[in-house]
Amino acid sequence: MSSASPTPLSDVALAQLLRAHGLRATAQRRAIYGLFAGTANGHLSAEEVFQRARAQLPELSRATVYNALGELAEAGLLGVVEGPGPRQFDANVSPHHHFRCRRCSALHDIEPARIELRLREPGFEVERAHVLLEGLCPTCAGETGSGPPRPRPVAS
Amino acid sequence: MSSASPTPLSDVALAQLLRAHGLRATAQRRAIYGLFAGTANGHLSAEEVFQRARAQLPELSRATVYNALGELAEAGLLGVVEGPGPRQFDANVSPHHHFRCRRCSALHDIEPARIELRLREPGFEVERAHVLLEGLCPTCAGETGSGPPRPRPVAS
DNA sequence: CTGTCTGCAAACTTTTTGCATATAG
DNA sequence: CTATATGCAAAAAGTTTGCAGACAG
Repeated sequence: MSSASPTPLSDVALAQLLRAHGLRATAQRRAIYGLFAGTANGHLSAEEVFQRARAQLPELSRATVYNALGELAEAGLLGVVEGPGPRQFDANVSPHHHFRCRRCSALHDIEPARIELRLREPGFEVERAHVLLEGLCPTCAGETGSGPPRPRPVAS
Repeated sequence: MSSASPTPLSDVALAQLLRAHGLRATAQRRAIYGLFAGTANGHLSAEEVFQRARAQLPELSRATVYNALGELAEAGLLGVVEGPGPRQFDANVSPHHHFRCRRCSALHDIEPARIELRLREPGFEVERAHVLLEGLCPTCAGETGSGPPRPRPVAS
């Protein structure tokens, strides 16, 4: 739901952000990180990034995409979501959780404030937690369920 | 903690289990599933399974391991844990959570009863939840932390 | 200018697939 | 006996690496 405006950053702003995080502001990195800044709460795989960024930089190579994504993630500008398929990179850096709908396969961000979580296991010092919920999203839960299983959208 | 005795099943028992789940009880599948029945709460990658099972069945091929693991997982005899590295297969089929120690990299099972979890997000119908916790396990939390960062054990 | 980044291509890791043969039931 | 499973080898998918040349700062 929440509109989450795409917040398309200017090239200058992108460059500043990159430098502020110790990375040189190359055209490739600006294009790549720009994809995420322009994506609401998008989760993109390296391949998707490659395809989209190549539209602006036809010379772009996969190696550079992988390098850049790794550096952006290490710099804290992108989050990484490991899953069944290829690694997903996430514009949303602040810690949060995910909900995957078993009907439409969509991946929803869940804000930490929405989840109450406590570990009753003494000795373990929890520093971070990631919750993956599965079930029916509001849209799919609303439908009667009688409809066809709805072929999953190609892009996971 | 909890010793969790290896519970080494006999070949006959393994065969019955496999058939009960609609799978032919071949030597390969018995050996492969036997590895898990003999592992306390072990998480094994396909490669680890291949290496260990080949000790008993030198002819065993990787393709068979992948096939068998996929079938066992689909039959509900094994759980699958997706993560940074290769896919991990889990003898513990009942839903549970995981704790990964950032110091020794060990992956601990956390029983659902140990975690209190509630989603305050109306509209979403939660059917399953998997929590991945990160931090320090009791052993590593106990140490002063002054010691060297301890080179991660080869097997993740 | 200088050190970092890019592109290319090749290697590597993990997983899947096609097909002839072997085996469980 | 017949459908299913195996082994082999090759390929697909995802990711990493080495190195010469390009470019940011």
